[in-house]
Amino acid sequence: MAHLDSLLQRCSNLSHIKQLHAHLLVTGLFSLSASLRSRLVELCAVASFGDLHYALAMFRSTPRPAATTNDWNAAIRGLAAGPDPASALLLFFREMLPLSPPRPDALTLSFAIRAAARLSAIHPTRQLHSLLLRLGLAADVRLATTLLDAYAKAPDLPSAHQIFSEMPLRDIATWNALISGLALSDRPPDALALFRRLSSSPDPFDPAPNDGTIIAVLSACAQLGSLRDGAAVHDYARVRGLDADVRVRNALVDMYAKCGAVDRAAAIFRASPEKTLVSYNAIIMGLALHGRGAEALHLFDEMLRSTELEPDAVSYLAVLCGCTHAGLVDEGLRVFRSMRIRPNMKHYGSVVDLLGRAGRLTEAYGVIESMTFAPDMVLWQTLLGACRIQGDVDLAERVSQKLFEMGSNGCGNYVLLSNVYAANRRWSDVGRVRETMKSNDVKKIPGISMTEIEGVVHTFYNGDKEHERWREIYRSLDEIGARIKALGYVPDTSNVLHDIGEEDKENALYQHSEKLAVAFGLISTPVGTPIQVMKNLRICGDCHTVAKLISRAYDRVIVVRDLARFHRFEGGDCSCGDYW
DNA sequence: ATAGGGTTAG
Repeated sequence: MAHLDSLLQRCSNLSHIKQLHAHLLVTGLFSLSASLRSRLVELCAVASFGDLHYALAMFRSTPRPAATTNDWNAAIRGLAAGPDPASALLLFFREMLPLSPPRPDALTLSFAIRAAARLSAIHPTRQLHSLLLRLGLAADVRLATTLLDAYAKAPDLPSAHQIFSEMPLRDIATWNALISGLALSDRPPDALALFRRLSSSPDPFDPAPNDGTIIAVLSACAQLGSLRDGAAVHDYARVRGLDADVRVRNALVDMYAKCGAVDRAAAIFRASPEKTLVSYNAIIMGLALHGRGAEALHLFDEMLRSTELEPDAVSYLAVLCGCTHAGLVDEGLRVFRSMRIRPNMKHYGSVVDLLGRAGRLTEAYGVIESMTFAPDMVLWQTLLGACRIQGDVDLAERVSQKLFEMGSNGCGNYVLLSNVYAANRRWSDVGRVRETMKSNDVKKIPGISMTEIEGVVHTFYNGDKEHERWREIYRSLDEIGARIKALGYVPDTSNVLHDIGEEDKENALYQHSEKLAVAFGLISTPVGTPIQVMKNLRICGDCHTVAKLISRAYDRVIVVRDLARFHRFEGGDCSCGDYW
């Protein structure tokens, strides 16, 4: 049977698989050779040229008592990696587990746990965990790592941590699973701390970081927006030759762009000898975040013209986002209409934003109506945001109605609607919205800004006096106020929602977290140093104006990364060209 | 009866 073995290994398309299947059926080997059968099913289930349905049909045609653990493993592996991982769990729990034999082995559990991880499903993860213990597989490092990953993705980080600390042996994949789990669960400082612990460990039994480690920790740095940490990881990787991998370079491009150093990102992209789809997507998205839409479009065209790469959903999103942030409306529409794949919710969101910001609200509404699936709340919120910019009360009321019917009770909708009324000087409607907010107990997301000075992150809330130097900060704000008023600054209080007098409104604005962060940056860094601030919400109109004036009055570059993009203030102007 | 499983960028 050696010849069949080698035939199996040389299958390179579905027709080969079918011919071999036919041969096994005709010769009776399909039931006689369990090994050939299960390997054929597995190949068909997981190979890129395979066909999951065909593989499952082969599996189902195997008589139940004859099916070995390997047959089950092949089917569960294919389902776990496919579009519907839940079916892998159904097959395992409902069909395989009640039988015995065959008994599940480490491989069976590995594939089932992967399915649970892909589903972020905590309940099956726990069940599989206890089964793993009962089957005596606790000492299997790879299985424990798979389980740790499933807990981290569930997410149940305490359990992930517990597995990590109870493992007698951990290899590098184990560390990487926890580092990336922390980064993905919104705990990038912990991810970074774990990386530091590993990279400076004196324990000779601890593994050396590899390219996977670098990729995971760079994603944490990107989330943190910490150029200092990101660049330190880059140095670490370069010294050890870990930056040779294209995936590491892609992660570097992403990290530098998200830490404000988009030119360094572009330099790494250009210097990279190998460029994958992800490389292009990373740099196009990076340029988009910085409002450099023309360059984003240029690279997108280059990708289409001079590579074999086919743009995917992320590529289109990145280039549309670039057009939106740069006000390139017609170019963005052209990209949208030329899409070779079905647009998803985010693509629609980007186009609605693109049209809405440009004042083309009717067309934006038309795009939503043309969708073949139901728009979600975020999409309606995007349109509501456009109504605020354009001051369109009619549409804003209709959209808000839709949002409330959909059960949305976030503060964003109320604030946007109220802003539309305020822009039209309809103060009684503003008051009515405010009353509704009170009676519905709407929770506001507090604005938080952060700035890093000499490796220490300082966090500010609106109006907060927690910082040890708060007196100096507020004194600095007073001085800033005086200097920029001399340049013609008039506070824009139209978006302040509180039921307070004009002077108090000015004070509320004046204490926005991003202003506190910038003021602290001014007093704690030498003249000429750029000030970097990160905000958890979008920057407000008044803070935007103030930042522009500070950049002129104090001759400082101020870079603000908000929820959606970067603003770079210099000499009284912003890189967004006030289009945002 | 052979082997096969884990982490990792946009």
